[in-house]
Amino acid sequence: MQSINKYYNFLSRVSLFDGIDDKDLEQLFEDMHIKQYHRGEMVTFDTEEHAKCYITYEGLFKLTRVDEKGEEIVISIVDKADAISPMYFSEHYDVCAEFVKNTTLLSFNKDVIDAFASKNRQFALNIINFLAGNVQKLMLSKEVLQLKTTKEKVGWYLVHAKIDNSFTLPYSKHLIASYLGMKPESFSRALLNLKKEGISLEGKSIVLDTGDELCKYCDRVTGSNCQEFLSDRCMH
Amino acid sequence: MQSINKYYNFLSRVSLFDGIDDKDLEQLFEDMHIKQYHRGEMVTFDTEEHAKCYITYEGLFKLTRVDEKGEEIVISIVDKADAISPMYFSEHYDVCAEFVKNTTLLSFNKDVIDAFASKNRQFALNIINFLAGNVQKLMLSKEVLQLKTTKEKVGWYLVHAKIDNSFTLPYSKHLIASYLGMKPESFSRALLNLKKEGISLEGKSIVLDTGDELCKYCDRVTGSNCQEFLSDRCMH
DNA sequence: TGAAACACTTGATTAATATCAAGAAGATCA
DNA sequence: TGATCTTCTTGATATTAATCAAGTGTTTCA
Repeated sequence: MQSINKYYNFLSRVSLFDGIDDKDLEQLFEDMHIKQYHRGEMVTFDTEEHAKCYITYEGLFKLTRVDEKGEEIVISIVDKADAISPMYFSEHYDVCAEFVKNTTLLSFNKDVIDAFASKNRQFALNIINFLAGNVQKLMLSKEVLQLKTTKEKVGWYLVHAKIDNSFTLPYSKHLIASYLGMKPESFSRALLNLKKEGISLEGKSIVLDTGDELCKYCDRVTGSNCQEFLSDRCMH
Repeated sequence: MQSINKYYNFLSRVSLFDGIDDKDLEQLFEDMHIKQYHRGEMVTFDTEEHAKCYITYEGLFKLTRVDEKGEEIVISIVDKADAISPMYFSEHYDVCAEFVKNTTLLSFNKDVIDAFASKNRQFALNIINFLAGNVQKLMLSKEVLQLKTTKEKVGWYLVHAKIDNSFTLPYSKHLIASYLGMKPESFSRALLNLKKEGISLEGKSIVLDTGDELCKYCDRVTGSNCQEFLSDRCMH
């Protein structure tokens, strides 16, 4: 009971369930599934696993696609409290989850989500917002992939850590490099170039000479979450 | 009256309005706006224009993002009967529509869409499906951008024209090249390489030596719309 | 503790695409 | 029909990132 409650408390703070009555949520949460995955494990979301929505309670994994040659590309990085919804992907889209850390996923089946969405307006609205957020994020990353040199890609990635005030590389360089569509060697060399501009790494910490060096790599959507957005220190 | 009716008839066949009562639709359509755009025209979807949903009645345009250096990347190509919904983008995402042909757009304001979605379950569901389709399409194009050489990108693009049985390049080479994140010269040279594999262009027509040459560039999601999907001629 | 695995860096080289430049082919229109 | 504009192609070159290879540093775990 106690242990189930911790999941309920966690879920009720996830944005997908914002603004929904506790009573309704409790009923929904009864259909929740819990599953543990181990670091290094790979799970293909084949048809059977597709029709679900997952929320990461603890851990980290990447959503990847692997081609015939074994080349892997990272579609997205899914962190604690992030949600992914293969139930909204094409059933022929064989996407794969690769667990970077030991991970606990909470999940709901498509029929449960669909039923809840059709009787609860706020939840349907939350799903719309969730998907709209996915669209926005993917458009940005399509843009970053096409427009930028390796240095600009890495700069763009680092600026997020300035804006959320962590000033920390959240994941391994290898993982970030894959997400940005480049090789670890190129990532490493890009950091070398950024150092000339006053942007350096000490371990996982991002150190800036004056503090504004990353602003030139910021886009407006990302920047809108910055404390200094539209101030005179802001480029936008 | 007659002329307004043609728009209503058109809209009622758009998938966003699938399965909705004609009476409800007629009411919604009263809030429709119509606007004409000229070939070559560029419109920035700034905050004012953001809070809308557009459906292309006639014409063609591209959704682009332009950076400081004037480099332009194509986020998506919007054709007849396609819909785009800047109302679901971040208000800070300054995206731009560049009209490739003279175009007639039908639009609804965000408040109208939101109101209709909250009183009509089917419409909310259609929006969810629409956004899910956007997510799927963007994931595929992120993959294509990262994984493929220029030849593979072009092959992937051409396979769509095989599957929809048009066997025709739908847009100018320049436009398709931008969508695929490459330069027109590279597109041209990629076609030269594909010719060696029995894939050639005569004007806008795609000509295949035996008919199966494009299959190796097909992905399962795209392929699921093929007449021969999962048959013994199919690679999947 | 130490061996093994993994993550990261650096250098040399290769391969791919972008760029620059010029010309050919095709469309548009008076 | 011919002039002009636009799109597309082709060649030469430059630039960038990938690849290959070797080495260092860091975790992990028996």
